[in-house]
Amino acid sequence: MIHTNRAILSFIEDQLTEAEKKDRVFLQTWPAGGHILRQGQGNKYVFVQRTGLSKVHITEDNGKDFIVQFLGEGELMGEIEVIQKNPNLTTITALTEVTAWCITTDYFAYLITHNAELNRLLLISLAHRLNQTSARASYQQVYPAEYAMLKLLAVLATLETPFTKRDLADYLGVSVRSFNRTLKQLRERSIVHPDSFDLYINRDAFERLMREYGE
Amino acid sequence: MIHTNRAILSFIEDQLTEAEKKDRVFLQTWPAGGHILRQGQGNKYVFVQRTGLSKVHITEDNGKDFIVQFLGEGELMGEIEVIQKNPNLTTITALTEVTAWCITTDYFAYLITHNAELNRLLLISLAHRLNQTSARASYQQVYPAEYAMLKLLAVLATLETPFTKRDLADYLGVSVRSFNRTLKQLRERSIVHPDSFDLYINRDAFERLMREYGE
DNA sequence: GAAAAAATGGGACATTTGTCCCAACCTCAC
DNA sequence: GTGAGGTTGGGACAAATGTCCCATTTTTTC
Repeated sequence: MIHTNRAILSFIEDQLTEAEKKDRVFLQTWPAGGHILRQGQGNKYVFVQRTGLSKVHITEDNGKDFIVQFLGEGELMGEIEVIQKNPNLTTITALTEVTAWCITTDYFAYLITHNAELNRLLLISLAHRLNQTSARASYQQVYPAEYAMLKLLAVLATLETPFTKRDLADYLGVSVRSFNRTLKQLRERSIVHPDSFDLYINRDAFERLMREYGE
Repeated sequence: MIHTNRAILSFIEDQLTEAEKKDRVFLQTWPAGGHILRQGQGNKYVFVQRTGLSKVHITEDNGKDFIVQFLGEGELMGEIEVIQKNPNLTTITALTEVTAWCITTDYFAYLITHNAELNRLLLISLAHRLNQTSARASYQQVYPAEYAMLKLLAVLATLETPFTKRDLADYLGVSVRSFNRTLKQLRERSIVHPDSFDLYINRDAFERLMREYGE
């Protein structure tokens, strides 16, 4: 649910010499709520997130947001646009303070054509995200929201990252009202621990329910 | 809505010599309904569709299908799995008779690391599909089915390709019943021409309606 | 060309989800 | 501290969508 890519981060931090970085690769910090990338604009840099949590989202004309994914340590941002030479399809917003490496688009374009290792890492990252995106689009369309929500809660239960319900609902593509309603029903069926926002899951009941969807 | 990639097809057909192709690149044909790739299995070849129409779909545990995309001339199939070294996430089924180039996975892996042109075409294709997939997931979640359906009908109206309603509904992630119901309402509002399955669109009414969604 | 299988069209009803609304908390800036 | 704005929780109702079903029509198969 939160995409990370330790290999790419490590490439930037360990494989590039100071001379190579010069003024083409540098660190920048955004406060929570800051925009790293804006939908519709072109950008001068490709980013590799070093610390913090951000969201990749699309704001539709009717004002509603869809969250494509959450990004953690190491994930690339803005590389699609460089490859396609298109303006950004998405906005990336910092949810906590975010620190990221900024790589000028020119240098990034140079690197992916001249450095086999980064080229390989990029292909793997794109393939992985394409799979994730397709798989998620599929089950969010095919199953009721409850199912997607359970999958999400199962992941959240292992994290302490504080997401707002607004963001979780946007990720699932449902309204906050629906999110709350489903959560309430899961509490009443003792699948989620009743303590308000602590999303502890009753593993047995959870497994049973997930099996129900698969037949 | 139907992905094509003339550049990749042209690369395979024009850039590779007969000596290079040998027994590593050859043509194969599937009848309508045949499976080019099966979800969960590994595959020995990467395919480049030459003629015909196919669908990339995911069958969920509950038996429902979600169509990730339709493929036309030139699009790559099975390359994600080679890059990721994973079994197929999707099934690819021929909708009409399909002819495709088959490239052994070993040779394909060799090509993308040793041929800069194919590597570039692959990056562009992946980036493009990632954008398409994200954009579609977004508006299918954020807008009512009617909106996605209108976008789809607008494309269909320019084609003569005969899709079944089952496939169109699977693509939109709704039941056939819902698809029919929405279609009926659009007919009643004179946005779609009343003649049954001929999806002629009243362009003026269509544009007006699409604008309504954007505010 | 007849039988079987698949696709179409839609009624009736149940379920899911959204919209609108209000109330109770937080929290952050001044 | 206090007031504005955001977050949470949920009631009431409307709208969208799914399920089940049956009657036709079309396509496929032998």
